[in-house]
Amino acid sequence: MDMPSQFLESSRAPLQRPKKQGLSHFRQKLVASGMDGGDADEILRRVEVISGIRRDRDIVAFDRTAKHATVLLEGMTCLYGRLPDGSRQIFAFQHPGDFCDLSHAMLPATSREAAVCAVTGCTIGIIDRGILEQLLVQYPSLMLAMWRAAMLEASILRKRMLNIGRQPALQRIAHLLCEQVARQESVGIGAATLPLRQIDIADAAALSIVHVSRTCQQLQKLGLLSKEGHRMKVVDRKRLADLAAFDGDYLDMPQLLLRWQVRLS
Amino acid sequence: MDMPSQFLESSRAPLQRPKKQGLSHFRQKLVASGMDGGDADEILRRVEVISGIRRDRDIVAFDRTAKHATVLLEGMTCLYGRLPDGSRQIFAFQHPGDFCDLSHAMLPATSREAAVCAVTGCTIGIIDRGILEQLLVQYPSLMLAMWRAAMLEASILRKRMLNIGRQPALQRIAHLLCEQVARQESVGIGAATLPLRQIDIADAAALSIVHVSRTCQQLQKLGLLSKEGHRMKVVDRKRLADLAAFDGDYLDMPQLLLRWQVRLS
DNA sequence: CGGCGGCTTGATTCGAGTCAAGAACCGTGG
DNA sequence: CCACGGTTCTTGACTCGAATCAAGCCGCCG
Repeated sequence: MDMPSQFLESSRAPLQRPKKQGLSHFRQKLVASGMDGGDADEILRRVEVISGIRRDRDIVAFDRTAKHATVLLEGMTCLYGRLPDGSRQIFAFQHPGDFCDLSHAMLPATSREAAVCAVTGCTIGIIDRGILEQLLVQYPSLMLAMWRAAMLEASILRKRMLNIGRQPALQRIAHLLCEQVARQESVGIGAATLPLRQIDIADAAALSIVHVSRTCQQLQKLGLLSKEGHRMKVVDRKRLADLAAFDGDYLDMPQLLLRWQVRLS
Repeated sequence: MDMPSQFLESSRAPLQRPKKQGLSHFRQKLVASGMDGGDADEILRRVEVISGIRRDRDIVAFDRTAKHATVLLEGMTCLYGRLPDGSRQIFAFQHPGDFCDLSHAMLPATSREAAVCAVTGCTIGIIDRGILEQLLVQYPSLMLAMWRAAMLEASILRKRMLNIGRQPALQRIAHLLCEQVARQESVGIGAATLPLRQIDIADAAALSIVHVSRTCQQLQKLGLLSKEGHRMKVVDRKRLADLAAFDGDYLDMPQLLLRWQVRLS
């Protein structure tokens, strides 16, 4: 939120600073996927930035027919679905640089199956779909970045399904938290304290909020977590990962696609 | 398995018959994704057919470094993962025409996170990765078909996550069976009897085998299922879908991407 | 006619959900 | 800077769905 100052004060990266604030994570992701820096900037130019979005607001609705695609720039959002009875399942948390509606983005219409909601206050970027389509034709490496993002998302989804389906609450939550910390880190946010409410954890882990409360206390007693106000802080990351049999490898695949880029473009 | 006779006897499609037996479903899928028939045939020519694969054999292994991509031609397979303790979670069932290793296909190496196993005896096709890459460059519509397949897979995965996370056993199994029947149908297999063992259902629904047994009996008492030997048969599809709040729309998106094809190629 | 893979059954245990009340926290405005 | 009100988290008592264990049965296949 008042994060820009970090960038200005950083002694490490004084050369490049985001033109429009907040776009840097997205830019970084494009470049990490093998895109040329100049091309990335060209794409960024087409992004309209919207900041000051409040927690709990829907960024992408179920009934969406919107004519734009969305990228998360700052903050945290979640992709979720609902049962007819109203209960919610969070499919994925999204971090700065992530495409919010990859699932929708490439499809003209969508069967109201998922929506995206702000978990914290956040900033997003939107791109007109028509323009996005042009850009995809113009910059094959953009399509590559989207492939990569889609594959990563699917990979994460499977891991989470495995955990929800086959692990008890303690491991399930431990794994979820490990994943979020790792993802934050992968976009350069080194915070051990996650901005999640317990209800978010509950809906993501497919547990009741009461059980989440009790389980988190257990994790605290084990010395793996502590509380920072209402937020959970990961104290002993190593042992937490251990408990959850968490292996962050599946989140990496950063330069994996670099080979590809050469062939396609 | 001894299915080819069907094709020959069909009074409806006497004109085109699969060159190599079994490839027809895959061809149909390519065409349905907007690919030109001639191009599809060109691609099929590069596919090596392997038949006679037995149930329970792994088609794609965890440790895969294989130099080829795989397509299911006949039969049924499943994409699954395992916990360190050995317990299995089935992420998705695959039907004729499906890419078995989409998740792996585009990535040079893979963090041993998922494998594919034959649920019935089956026939697969394999394509050398190098050749696939060439084909992708040569035929943009192939990439489109793969996008579509990937998005569909992700969509199914989310739906299943929602059900596993938030529905009780009865609905969960009902939904799973509805999904499989609908998918079979979408590739032209109209069988109400599914080739799944109860252990497959258990691993897919994230339930114990014992509980699946009891729950299936319940579904039989409700008149929604019956048994055909050891296999479950869907008797009252409508009421089953009703019970599970199943809405097959998310499986369709068949011609959704046709618009796209025009722009990209 | 075995034999074995797969399904059933009953008894028991246990993890997790629900309900309901209360406490802690947080942002807001005076 | 503190008081207030809603949100979020906590606790305890109770219930319930699902897992586990352990036999036994069925039916398919050699």
